[in-house]
Amino acid sequence: MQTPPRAETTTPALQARRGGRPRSSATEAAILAATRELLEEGGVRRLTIEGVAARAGVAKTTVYRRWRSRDELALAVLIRMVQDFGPVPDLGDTHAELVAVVDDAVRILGSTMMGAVMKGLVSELAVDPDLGRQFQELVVGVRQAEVKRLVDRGVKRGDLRPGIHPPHLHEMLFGPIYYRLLLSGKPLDDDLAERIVSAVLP
Amino acid sequence: MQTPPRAETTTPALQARRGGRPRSSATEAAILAATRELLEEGGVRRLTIEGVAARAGVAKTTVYRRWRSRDELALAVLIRMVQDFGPVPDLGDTHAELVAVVDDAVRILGSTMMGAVMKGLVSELAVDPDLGRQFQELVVGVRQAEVKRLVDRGVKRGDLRPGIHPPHLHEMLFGPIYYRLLLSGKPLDDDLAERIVSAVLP
DNA sequence: CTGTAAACGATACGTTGCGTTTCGTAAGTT
DNA sequence: AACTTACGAAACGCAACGTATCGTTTACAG
Repeated sequence: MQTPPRAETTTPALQARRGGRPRSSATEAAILAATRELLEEGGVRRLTIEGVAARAGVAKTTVYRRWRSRDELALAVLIRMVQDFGPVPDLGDTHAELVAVVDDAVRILGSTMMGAVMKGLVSELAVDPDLGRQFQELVVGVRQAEVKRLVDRGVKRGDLRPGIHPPHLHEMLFGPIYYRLLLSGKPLDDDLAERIVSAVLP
Repeated sequence: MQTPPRAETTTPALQARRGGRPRSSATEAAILAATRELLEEGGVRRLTIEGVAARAGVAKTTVYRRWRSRDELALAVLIRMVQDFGPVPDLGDTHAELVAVVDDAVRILGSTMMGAVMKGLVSELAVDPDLGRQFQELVVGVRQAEVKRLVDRGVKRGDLRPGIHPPHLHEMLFGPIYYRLLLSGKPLDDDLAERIVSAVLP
């Protein structure tokens, strides 16, 4: 029962390479693609390792060799999708910059698939300490840091008074988005980001 | 395969009573109690119908006669726990009244078990339209109505300017709580409610 | 008091997906 | 060429699912 090289969720191909047949990156791509497709079709609820393996044309063991569970696999897909948003450029106006950051999240989560993946995965993130930590580091932390960067810039610029606490502002900005997506059931409107920022920056 | 009288999640005992042995309310209480215990012990993740039946000293079929799935059963328990908070009395100060409402939610979700149940159930609420609708009607809707009541009172009193949109305020107030609980992983501090209200009511 | 309809417990059933193990083959590295 | 690992295929035992059957129990109706 020795654990294989230990699959990192985001980079499963990392292995102690000292000879032998290397893992196929094509196989890995096929698994991720199949996972994405199945997530779109039925959410995490109906995502099974066996289904992924079948769709990818791959043996079950090949999936397990890279990810330890269905949730790690789903999280890998989710993180890859969330990660492609860069820092907000200097727009000369802190209000507009914050709207840009919040709107990034609104648009990503508003896209059908990402919203569906997030919905299906949130319980696992909340319950499993390991998955939660990964999400916090790679998503929550990044966004919080970006808010802090914009706040600092805004204070220096004179847009904001210095008393603002970036972590608090961060959760005031992003909380309502997830509340809508997950609990209230209302759609993520185009003007949601603007409304949220206006509510906390009078 | 005829469906029996159709179990309403919150009031499973409601049935077309036209003769026959009535459902035992003691049995129902035992099932709910067992569910609550198992939820405390292992979360929704490890909640199984078979486990509930065994703990309650009841046949599996007796559980299925009232709730159609593990998630409906868990939701019934969750809703019963959330529902025991009444309207906020007139405190003469809208800020304080809103803090009271928000703090109710913070304290309920902050209690170990309710937080755990919510964490485990949120994906089902988000994904399953039927469960989501129930939660929205019985929890989200009630809180939103309470916020509206307080806003109206505050406007009449002169605490608030009339422009405020209660549904928007409602999601600004409750969103950050769930964001903490579910995603950011930070604890629900005692002063969280006060901080949230202060952030949106300058 | 008696008949009846439904609840109930017990039990068995087939199904699905889990995660693991084994084995023979393929594909790279040294 | 020797070695090491990936890979596919198949089978395994396990847990829980949701359903069905059957005999028993219990309240209500006449």
